[in-house]
Amino acid sequence: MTRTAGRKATRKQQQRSIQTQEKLLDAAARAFAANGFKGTSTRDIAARAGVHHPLITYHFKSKDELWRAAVSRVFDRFHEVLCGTRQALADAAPRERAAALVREYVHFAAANPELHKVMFQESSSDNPRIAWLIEQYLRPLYELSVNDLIELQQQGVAPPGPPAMLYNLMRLAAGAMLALRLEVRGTTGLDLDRRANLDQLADMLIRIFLSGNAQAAQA
Amino acid sequence: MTRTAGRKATRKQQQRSIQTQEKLLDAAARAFAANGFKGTSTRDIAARAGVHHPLITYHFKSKDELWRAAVSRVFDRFHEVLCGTRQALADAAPRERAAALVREYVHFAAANPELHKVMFQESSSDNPRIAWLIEQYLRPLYELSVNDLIELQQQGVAPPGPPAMLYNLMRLAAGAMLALRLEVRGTTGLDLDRRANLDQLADMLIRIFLSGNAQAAQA
DNA sequence: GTCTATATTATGATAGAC
DNA sequence: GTCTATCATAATATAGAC
Repeated sequence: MTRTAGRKATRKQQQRSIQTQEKLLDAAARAFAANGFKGTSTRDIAARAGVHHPLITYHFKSKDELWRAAVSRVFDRFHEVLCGTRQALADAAPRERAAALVREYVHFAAANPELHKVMFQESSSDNPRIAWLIEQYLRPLYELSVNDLIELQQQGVAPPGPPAMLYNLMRLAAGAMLALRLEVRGTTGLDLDRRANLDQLADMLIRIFLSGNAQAAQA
Repeated sequence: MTRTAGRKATRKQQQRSIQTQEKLLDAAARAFAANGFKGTSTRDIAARAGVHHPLITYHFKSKDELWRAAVSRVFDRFHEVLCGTRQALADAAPRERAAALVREYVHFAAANPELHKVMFQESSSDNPRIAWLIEQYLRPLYELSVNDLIELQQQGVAPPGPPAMLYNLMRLAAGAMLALRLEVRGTTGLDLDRRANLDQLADMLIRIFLSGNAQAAQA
C-alpha cells in the first residue's frame, strides 16, 4: 500500500517537474529572444513561466545552461522539420524541392520567431553563445545545404555568385523579415501575421532566388 | 587679465566636455549595438569611453537619453549620406541611381555596423525605443524610397510584388549580412571585412534586385 | 568639469525549512 | 519537488567635495 502510494506520488511529481521545465523553456526562449542573454533576468523568465525563480537553478543549474536548453529545443525542431522535408522530397526536381524548403523555412520562422531573434541578439557581439550556436547548428545546416545550392546555380535556377553569399542573402532576408515583424509593420505597414502575406513572401523569395532559366548556364 | 584667463579656461573646458561627450557617444553606440539597451550597463559604456561613469548622468541625464543621442548620431549620418547621393544623382537613369544607392547603403552599413545592430537588437521586442526609431528614422526613409522603388518596378528593373515587401527584403538582406558579419564568417566562411567581398555583395544585390529587363513590364 | 562616496534597487545563485 | 529567506554583486542614479 505504501509502495503504491509512493509510486503514484513520484509519478505525479515527475510529471509536474517536466511541466515546470517545459514552462521555463518556453518562457526562456521568448525572453531571451526579446531581450538577449545579458538583457534577460532569471526573475523575468520565472515570472513569465509563472514559477518561483529559484526553480531555475534547481532545474537548469545556471542561466547559461537554461539558455542552451531553450535554444536547443527551438533549433532541434527546426532541424528536424527541414531535414524531414528534404528527405521526403529526395526524388523531386531540385527546383521544386528548393521551393518547398523555402516555404517550409518561411512558415517555420514565422511560427517560431525566437529562432532568428535569438540568433540576431547573440550574433551582434563576439561571445561564447554565438560560437556554440554556429558550431552546433548554423554551420552544420549550411554544410547540409550548400551542395544543393551549388547544383541549383549550375542548373541556372539560382543566380550566379559565391554560394556562401547567396546562402546568407536567402536565409537572412527571410529570417530578418520574420524576426523583425513588429518593426517591418511599423516602418512599411506590411503585416506578416497574415497568412496571405506570408505565402506571398515565400513566393517572392522563390521568384527572386529560384527562378532563373533552368536551361541556361553550365556553359 | 582675469577675464582672458577665465575665457581660455572656459574654452578649454568646453572642448574637453565635447571630447568626453564624443567618446561617450562612440562607446555607447558600440555597447548598445553589441548587447542591446537592457543588456548594456552605463558602467560598461563609461569603461569603454575611458571616463568615470557618473559623467554619463552629468552629460546625458539618463541611460535612455544617451541611447537616443548615440543612435541619432549614427542615423543622422546615414540619412545625410543617402539623401546626398540621391540628390547628386537626380538626373541619372533610375536604375543607375538605385544601383549607386545600393552600393552606398552596403558600404555605409559595413563601416557603421552599429546602425543595423541597434535596429536588430531593439526590434526584437515591443518597446519605446523601437517605436521612436521607426517614427524618427525608419518610416521617413521608407516613405522617401518607396516611390522610386515603385517606379523601378513599373519599368521592369525591380522584380514585381508588393513594394513594401521588396523594400524590406532589400534593406534587411543587406543589413543583416553586415550586422552579423561575425556569424556569417563563422557559419559560411564568408569574410565581409574584405573590401572585395563587400563590392561583390553590392554587385550581387544589384544583379538580383535591379537587373530586370528595363524594356519589359508596364503591360 | 571632474571626482569620491553612497543611496537604492535588481541580479544570479544558494541555504535550508517543509 | 517546492518554498522562503538571504548572500554577494552589479546596476542606475544622486549628493556633495574639489
